[in-house]
Amino acid sequence: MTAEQVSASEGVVPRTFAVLEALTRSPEPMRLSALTLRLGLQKSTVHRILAGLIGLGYVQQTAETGCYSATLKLWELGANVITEHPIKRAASGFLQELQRVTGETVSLVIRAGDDVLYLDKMISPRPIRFTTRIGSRVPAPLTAGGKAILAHAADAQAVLERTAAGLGGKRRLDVAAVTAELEQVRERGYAMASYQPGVVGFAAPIMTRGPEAAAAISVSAPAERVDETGRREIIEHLLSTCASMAEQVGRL
Amino acid sequence: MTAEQVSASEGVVPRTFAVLEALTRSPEPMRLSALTLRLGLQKSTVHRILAGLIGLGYVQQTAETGCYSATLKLWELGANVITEHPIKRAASGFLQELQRVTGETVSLVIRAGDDVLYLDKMISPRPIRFTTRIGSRVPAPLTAGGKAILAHAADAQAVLERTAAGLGGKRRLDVAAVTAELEQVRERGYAMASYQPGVVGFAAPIMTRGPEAAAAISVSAPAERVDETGRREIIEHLLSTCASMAEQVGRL
DNA sequence: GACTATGTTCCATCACACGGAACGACGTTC
DNA sequence: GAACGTCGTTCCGTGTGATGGAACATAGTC
Repeated sequence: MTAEQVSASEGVVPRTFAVLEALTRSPEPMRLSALTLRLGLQKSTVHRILAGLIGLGYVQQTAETGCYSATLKLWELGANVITEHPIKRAASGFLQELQRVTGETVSLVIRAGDDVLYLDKMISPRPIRFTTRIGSRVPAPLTAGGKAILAHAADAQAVLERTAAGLGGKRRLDVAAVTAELEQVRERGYAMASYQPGVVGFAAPIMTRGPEAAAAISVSAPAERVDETGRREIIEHLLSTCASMAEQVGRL
Repeated sequence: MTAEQVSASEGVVPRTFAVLEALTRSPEPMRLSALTLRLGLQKSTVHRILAGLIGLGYVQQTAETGCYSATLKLWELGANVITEHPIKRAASGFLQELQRVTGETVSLVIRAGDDVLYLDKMISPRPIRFTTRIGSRVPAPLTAGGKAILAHAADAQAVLERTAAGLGGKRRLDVAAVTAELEQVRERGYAMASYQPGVVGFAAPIMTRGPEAAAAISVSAPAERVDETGRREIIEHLLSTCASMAEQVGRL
């Protein structure tokens, strides 16, 4: 869908990463022709780039079909980045504990431009179909975690407007309504959303020194599993977890 | 230490990845001169490559020090690879449950050449200092998980010999002793090791169809926390977990 | 057999990557 | 304060290697 076209005459390196991005975005291995189409490049160019990546061990070609896919070596490269990430490191224990006491799926998100980025997630033992994955992005105003962060962001208004303008498909964003909601989030200390149908999310920001939120922790559960008392319990656990974590992070 | 030198006149792409690998391997941001030294390249070359990577968003430069580091965008790239990984997906629930019942740190490893690669890990709420991280590699014969996998590998002997030859420093590997140990692992169904001082590890292979092990699950705990009955309990939980998982994976 | 869609190889042209050198900005040492 | 060393950045002439078109190869379809 989204044409990830690489503009003409851009050099090998940008094209190489465009290939990798296309490969990793696709759930299943891709054929050469699909890649050339997607990237708007010559067959021979893509083929040469892929050969280079195979030589480096970042891409593999399945024997029968000839399809290309990224290897775990690419994952290894990125894995070191996240293990060094201070927020992710600090959050790990808190997420685990929050997952345990609520029994629901908990996530850690940070802001990345106008999106939230899922840094970590501990899934509920009671399975739900969740489409959001670690490492994926979602427009911030659509999720509870995003609202929790935006409620304390100076440029929240601009984010809402850009997001509203950029949303395709059936999703819409009522800027005025969300603006009012952010005010509530600041008062109550937590945000709510239902980004995925049938799933409710609650989130609270990690407030360290400074007015901005460093991250947010969210708890997601199937709507039918959360009654009024359950909701109250989740929020209580969520808020105390975020408070403790903020305290610990602040001390670093 | 290990000179990761890129051989002369290799082209931009290999060098670009060499830069990224160097950056991600280093725990803290690197200076330009450190990179040039490490890679054996010209200052101007490394600088140009870094500028390109910054333009693509995969590298950032800290304002004050001028040091370079990889960004989360690189992590995003790799994250999609692992979420699609069938073994990692299948294991998640089992790891979580095993972590819960044992209370210790559990890991999922697969074989990668002569190493094991840590795919996932759920840490004990009771903290230990662990140096192995998700995405890192360790020579297979040194770890419990590695032995569990090698016990069912056709080329185990060759791996042991290569590893013994390659080990620098104070570590040694007694090939004959480990060979005998692998025989025991096949009989008992689990492996033991103490890769890190003061930490004992137990591991069992995930046996799917075919004679090879697809992966291994390991439980690690401080030696002083594991008495005879604790050991027995851990192994019991471990074996039943691996059996259930193998059954589920086999069904796919 | 003719046809299309696909992956791979080849090659002449020229853009762009290369590395040496020069420049600028600090910090250190007498 | 001058002379030095270290580091990051910019510049530029040279030549290597990336480029994309075309030709070749291989399969599947009617």
